Amino acid sequence: MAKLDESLLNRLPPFSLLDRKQIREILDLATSQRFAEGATVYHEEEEATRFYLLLDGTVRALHITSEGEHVTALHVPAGQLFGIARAFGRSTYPATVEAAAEVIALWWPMDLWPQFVTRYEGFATETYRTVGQRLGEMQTRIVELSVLHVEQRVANTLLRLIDQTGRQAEGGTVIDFPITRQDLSDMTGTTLHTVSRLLSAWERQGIVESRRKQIMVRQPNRLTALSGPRPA
Amino acid sequence: MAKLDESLLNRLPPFSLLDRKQIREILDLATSQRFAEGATVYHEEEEATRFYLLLDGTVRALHITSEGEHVTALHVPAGQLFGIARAFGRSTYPATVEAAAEVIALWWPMDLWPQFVTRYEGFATETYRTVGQRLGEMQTRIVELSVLHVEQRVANTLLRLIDQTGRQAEGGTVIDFPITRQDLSDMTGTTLHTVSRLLSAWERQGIVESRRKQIMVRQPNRLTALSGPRPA
DNA sequence: CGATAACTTGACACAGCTCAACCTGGGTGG
DNA sequence: CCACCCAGGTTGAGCTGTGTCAAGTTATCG
Repeated sequence: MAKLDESLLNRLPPFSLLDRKQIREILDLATSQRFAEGATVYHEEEEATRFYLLLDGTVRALHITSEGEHVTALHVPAGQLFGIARAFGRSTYPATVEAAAEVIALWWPMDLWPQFVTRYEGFATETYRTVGQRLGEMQTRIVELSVLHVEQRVANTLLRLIDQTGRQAEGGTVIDFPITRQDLSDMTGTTLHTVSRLLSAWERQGIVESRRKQIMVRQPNRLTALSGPRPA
Repeated sequence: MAKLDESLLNRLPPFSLLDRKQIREILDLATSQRFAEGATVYHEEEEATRFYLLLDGTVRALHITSEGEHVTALHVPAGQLFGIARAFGRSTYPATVEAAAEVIALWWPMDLWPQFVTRYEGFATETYRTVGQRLGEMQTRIVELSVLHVEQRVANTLLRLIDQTGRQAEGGTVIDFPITRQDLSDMTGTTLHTVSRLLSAWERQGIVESRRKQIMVRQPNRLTALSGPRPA
């Protein structure tokens, strides 16, 4: 395998306080791996044997019910750690993770976790901050699911997606990984039919523009207007 | 203030590895405080200046929307830490916490957090485990809100409440803090009317028995039957 | 013994689900 | 390279679970 370049890590929060030698050390312990769109990185409840750093692409954490329904918990953008079960005292992964688009990730054996936490300054702090962020996102999901209507939830979700992973394009902002109506409905607790109807209606009004597996938001402010009461 | 007894702490997971002297040390730094039913311990977004240990009673973490709607995130049973914003890198509390019933808690200034984590063996590990548990509960909430019907969510919630804080009583298990229809609806993302109708129907069938602010489950197995598909 | 918070129940409306039938673009294999 | 296949998408029709509105009853507390 080609030697990994140090510039991959030194800008990322969990490693930003480290010197070249330490970064080198960490990279030499890492394995890099590519995942195709839709590929599963690991399954919920599986023994957590590795922790990952997402170098490129977007990854999706989801739960699959006994009925086979998919519930998407959150999306992880490039640059963040995931699969960090140890950070909250679990020995198994709390969710299934799959690649939303083609993905490049680094991973380390989980046995190294304790030494990363103790040896590398700032690593622990940053990972706990990440945990805090995810917790916050989940709380937002719960509140939204509890009090908002489907239309408002889908509007909010689209706004969040273009905010987190939006790419500027002619005429608007595009979600920069392939996303189906089904995916959106898994994120909002509704059906692909309802999402399809909403997107059709919004397209007629010029708010969004969508092709197969792609959504562009043209008028984010009008989505905001549909997204319901401002969060507290 | 009366000196606190060491037996308060030495059975609780975050402190179970400590010796008498350390426990004494910790207790001498603590302040004990009583909260009446319904009293607010702290508010969401408030500067996190203290962390708490719940000695007796049950506490509820909730979010209040701009519309004034209450969404209950989780219940914390006696013996657990709460308000541990620092454990996930936040400087403000992530939710509002109020006493579900009369509550006794200890608290410490948040400035002591770093020294608790470094100085006391097992404390860090246990708090991260707590964070992991809460994360798990929140995931369950999200999945339930996404795929289950109201009746199933209420059934699941009741089962969870009697499991976590149930007290055995003649003829069934009672939720051992005062709980209104409104409270239950805040936990399940529905209205007090629907909860009332469900409880009435269940009472007619002999599954539950409820007075004002009190619910007893007589036939948990029948609730389980109503609670929808088994979690994955 | 009011007053008020908690609870109940009916009537009705409608958001969003289900069922069904049908398009369509793009990838692939012959 | 083109025809076919099918995942992904659309749209209609109808139904129903739950919310909303409304009106009332019953515990509990000061």
